[in-house]
Order: sequence, then C-alpha cells, then structure tokens
Amino acid sequence: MISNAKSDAPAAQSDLQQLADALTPAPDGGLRERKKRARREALIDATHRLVEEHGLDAVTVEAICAEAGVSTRTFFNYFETKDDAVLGHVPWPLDTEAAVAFAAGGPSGHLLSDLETLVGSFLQDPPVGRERFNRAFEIAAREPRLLARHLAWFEQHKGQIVALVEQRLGEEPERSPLVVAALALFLTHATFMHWDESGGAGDGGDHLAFVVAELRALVTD
Amino acid sequence: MISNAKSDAPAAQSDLQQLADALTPAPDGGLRERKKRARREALIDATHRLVEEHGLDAVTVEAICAEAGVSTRTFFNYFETKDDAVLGHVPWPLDTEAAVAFAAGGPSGHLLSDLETLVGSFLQDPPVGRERFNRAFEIAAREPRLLARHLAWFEQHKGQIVALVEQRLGEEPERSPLVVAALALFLTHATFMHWDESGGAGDGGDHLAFVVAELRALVTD
DNA sequence: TAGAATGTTACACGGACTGCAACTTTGCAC
DNA sequence: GTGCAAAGTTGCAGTCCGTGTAACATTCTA
Repeated sequence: MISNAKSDAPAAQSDLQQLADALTPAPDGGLRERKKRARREALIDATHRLVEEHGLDAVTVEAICAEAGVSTRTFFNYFETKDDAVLGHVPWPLDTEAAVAFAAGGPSGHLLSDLETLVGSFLQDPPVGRERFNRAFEIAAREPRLLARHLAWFEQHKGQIVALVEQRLGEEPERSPLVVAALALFLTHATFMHWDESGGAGDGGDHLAFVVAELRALVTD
Repeated sequence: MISNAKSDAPAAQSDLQQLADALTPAPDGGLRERKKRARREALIDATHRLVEEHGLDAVTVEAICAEAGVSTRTFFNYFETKDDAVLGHVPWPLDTEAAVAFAAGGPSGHLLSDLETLVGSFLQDPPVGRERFNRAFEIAAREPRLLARHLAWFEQHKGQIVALVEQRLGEEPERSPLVVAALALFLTHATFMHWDESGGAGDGGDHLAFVVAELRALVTD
C-alpha cells in the first residue's frame, strides 16, 4: 500500500505522499541531519571544555551556549538537562548487531557470558564516538552527580533491556528478565567504577572481564 | 583531658565546658530532638499526601510547606531536594548492629550470604518507619525520577559501604570492595524492582531471597 | 535567669527548564 | 529556480528549585 504510493493517481497523491515521506527516514547524508549531529557534538565539546576548566557547578547553560554559538533554548532542544550534555546522552539505538545477536540467544548461549558480550560491545562502540565518551567518563569520575545521572539514564532504558531479555528467554523464561536487566546495570556500573579506580587506564573490556570474574568468585564462594 | 573538664579551674572552665558539651550528643528525649523528628515526619507525610493526590510534578515545594505549616526555607534545612522528601532520605546511620556484624565477618562467614543479611536488615528496619517507607516505595514505583534519585542516594553512600567491606576483608582483600559495594546496590535495586513487579505485596526479605537465588542460578548457569 | 547554641523565617537572588509564537532554513515537487 | 511544507532556531516571559544572609525565636544549660 504505502510502498507504491508514488504511482497513485494525482488526486489522492498529496496525502499519501506525505505519509510515505513521513515514514521514510531522511537519508543519513541530508544537510539537516549533518547539521544536527554537528551542533550536538559542538555542544558536547563546548560543555566538556568549560567543565574541565571551571567545574560542573560553575558552568551555566548560558555559558555553554555562548561558547557553542547557540541560543539556550536550542540547547534544551538537544538535551533534557545540563548533565546530559556532559555525558553525551543521546537517544539509544538498540538495534545494533550485538543486541540482535543477544536477543537471538547468542553468541555463546550462556546468559551471563552473553550479557558480558553485550555490555562490552556497548563499551567498545559508544553512540557518541570514543574520544567524547572517554572525556565524559573522566569528568563523571570527578563529579558524583554525573554518576548518579548516568545510572538514571540507564534506568530509563530498563524497559528496552527487559524487552531484549524477554525476547531471548521466550515465552516461559526460567530467569527473571527484570533481574537480568538489573544485572546488566550492575556490570556496567561496576565496570565504570573499577575503571575509574585504576585511573582510567586500559581497555573497558578488561575491566568488565575483571568484574565478571569477581562476581563469579563471589557467588561460588 | 576532655573527660574531666568539669573539674577544671573556673578560669578555664568556659571553653573546655563548651567543648565537652559539644561532644556530648543531646539525649534522645530532648525537646529539640523531638520537635525536629516531628517536623521531618510532618514534611514527609505532607509530601506523600500531596504527591499521592496530584502527582510529583504538579506539587511544588511551596505547597508542601503550606500543608505542613513551615517556611520553604525550613524545608531545605531538612531535605536537599524535593525528591528526598518523598523518599524520606535521611542521614544514614551506618553503625547498626547488622553493619557491625557484617564488618566483623559475620554472621555466616560467606560474603554473599552476609551481604544478603545486611541488605535485608536495612529493608526490615528502615530509618524512617515502616509505613512511611512503604508509602515512599509505592510512589517511587510510579515515578521513574524517584527510582533514579534513590540510586543516586545509594551511590552517595558508596564510600561508607566500601569502608564496611574493607573492614571485613582486612588488609589484603581477595575480593574488590568496590565490586562488593556495587553488588549491594544491585541487590537493593533488583529487590525493589521485583517487589514492585509483584504489586508491592509480600515481605522485602522474600523478594531479596528471590533475587539472590536468581543471581546464583545466573552465575552457575 | 542570662547567655550560648540551635532553629526558623523572610527576602533577594541565580539558574535550570518550559511553552509559545515569530522567524529562518532545508527538503522536495514541479 | 520557484513555491510550499516540514523541521529547526530564537527571544521572551514565566515557573520553580535551591542558596546565602541576617534578623528573630526557641531550647538548653550553668
């Protein structure tokens, strides 16, 4: 129906055409999309620069916007809160390769191991670019408020994670999807803390592996 | 020195006396202490009443204060944020019997089991009274923001938990105190979520036991 | 009962965040 | 390229949260 809307009679064209357009996401290379991404990154960078220099509480949204050459109103079109700009929080696309593989029951078939893989893939390939991610991480380690906001952000996506787990476990799950989702939060959080404790050195995957090993040791006593 | 300050010569009395007084916590039954507690509980109750009726975002601090008969400035002498009043967040006394027992290596000697005991004791005997705790919990289940704030509050006490774990594990810990602290957060959080999922019914300890059982099953596969 | 300690209050203020109504820019069809 | 619709930006007015300060009130204690 919608897919051949373009070949409809001119009389009915307008409405159907609009609908079809609305359902067709703009191509990634559109000027609009590129400008949007550029602005978001400019805002994140400006925030990082200022916070790095003056500290989180001394930096106002107004100052960030002046630095980035944008009105404060626009700032809040991009980020829900000031803290989100520091953390580079961004709508989370959950249809990555890793997520699909996890939902399908892979890659190893062991729930905990695959959860580790899933979290690891997120740490390896964050949605805002590695450098920005690392800088956000360094700042967050110094500002307790941001750690909390990060947890809150994760909590917001609980529903999506639960859905992923439910999909994997099927109709009659032996494990509680909620607990698995909470475990994913634990893995992420503990990894961040351990990473921080070691001075931000090394690879995220290594710290994650450490946390999982600790968890196994703790449980099996 | 300080313990016999009262028998000092009159000339030096004033200063030392003041110091001694400052170090002697007021008896629990002082009028001041009772009023303070009463006010805090009145504020929490007023907040609960209004939020229950109008929802978190529609309730202003001003309204809460009018309801409780207190100035808004005083409100912020009791709670850091509006959300804290809903949750009944309160300075956390960590020198409970259970905490001391945990730090000493008890009661069972198994780290995970004892962590369960510790978290359980907190759930059984919250610092604001059972009814208020339950009401806060019901509201939090409906308002995502509060769940996040609750995580943030827990995060604030990470240091204290880590200290407790370090005390238990001694000089050369085989386990990472940070990871254990994160695990405590996980247990608390997952318990809350599972409690909520079951409609708020039952005992907190039962839900906690469920979560621990799930965790064991997940890890041992 | 006086004086120290503690708590409450009004007031003024900074800053986060929102709704709205112009205005500008981009995408698209012809 | 012209015109029109969709999307994005901006200024502005306004709400509310949270803080510093200094005067005032209450409680405690010697």
